[in-house]
Amino acid sequence: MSLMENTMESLPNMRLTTQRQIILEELGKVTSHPTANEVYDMVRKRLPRIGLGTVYRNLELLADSGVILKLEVGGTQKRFDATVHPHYHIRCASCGKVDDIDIPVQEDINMAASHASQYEVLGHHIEFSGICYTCSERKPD
Amino acid sequence: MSLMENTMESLPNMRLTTQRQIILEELGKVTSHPTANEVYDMVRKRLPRIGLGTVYRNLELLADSGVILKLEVGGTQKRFDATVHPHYHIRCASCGKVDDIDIPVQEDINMAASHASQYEVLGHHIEFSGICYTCSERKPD
DNA sequence: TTATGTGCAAAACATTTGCAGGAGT
DNA sequence: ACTCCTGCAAATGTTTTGCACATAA
Repeated sequence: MSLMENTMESLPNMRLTTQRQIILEELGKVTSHPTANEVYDMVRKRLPRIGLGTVYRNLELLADSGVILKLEVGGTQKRFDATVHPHYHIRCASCGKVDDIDIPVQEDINMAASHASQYEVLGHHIEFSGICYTCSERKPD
Repeated sequence: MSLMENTMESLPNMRLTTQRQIILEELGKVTSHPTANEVYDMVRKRLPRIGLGTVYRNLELLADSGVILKLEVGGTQKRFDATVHPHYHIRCASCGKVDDIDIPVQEDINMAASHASQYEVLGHHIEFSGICYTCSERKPD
């Protein structure tokens, strides 16, 4: 399947540039949740002259259009995810790695939050924290 | 009740400096979830010569000791909270304001996450997103 | 052809850190 | 006294932006 064709052709006012396509392709290849800089490194192997600004601009644009997901999880950098269907994440407290957590989405809590606040609730995200397998191997209890 | 006495006296290797006390006092006064810079502004009214670095250092230290909470929510800045008991937050997608959401803590999902991953799960945080009352007044649908 | 996108470099933020002097215990 | 802490300023790390040129539609 082609991520680009599925997603970008349905976006009328976004041009299909080489940079855009390759950023999307590379992000689609990994199951990690790379930072902008990591995407930059991945893309640079195929497009050595791409600018970091272009990567930031495109990740932002693609996230705004809903083609990719921008994760505002803990840590200092934003992370990006080619998987857009609702799901949760876990972050390793030791190494900072972020993985998906496949548990059912808690549909009901949005309404609870709505009743408990004066906000028009749009959605929620759950971020678990834990110690990943690699880190617990390296440094046992 | 005095936040300082309750909390800081139980921390053997942390000195009771004026800066530390006032940062803690000012944070305890507000129910918002100020950024480091907002805390700096609050504290500076009482201690005009305090440095921003000192504010960062102390917020970090107090968070590490569990006296306050460091919120790694969406947006570009970290936020701080004098309320340490487990609770969730909602962030206004329009103005960025962060409020508490008082719904029951979902105790069970940690175990679900544990089964769904190879992590040793330590905890979780839920961040709702929505539009606050002020923003929906200002700019109705 | 023309609006949008790009590379590059500088700017803008948020946060951290080195250091010499100051203050808590 | 002896650490730990502070103010200051410089450094670091991340993200954004201005601009002249390039390119998709």
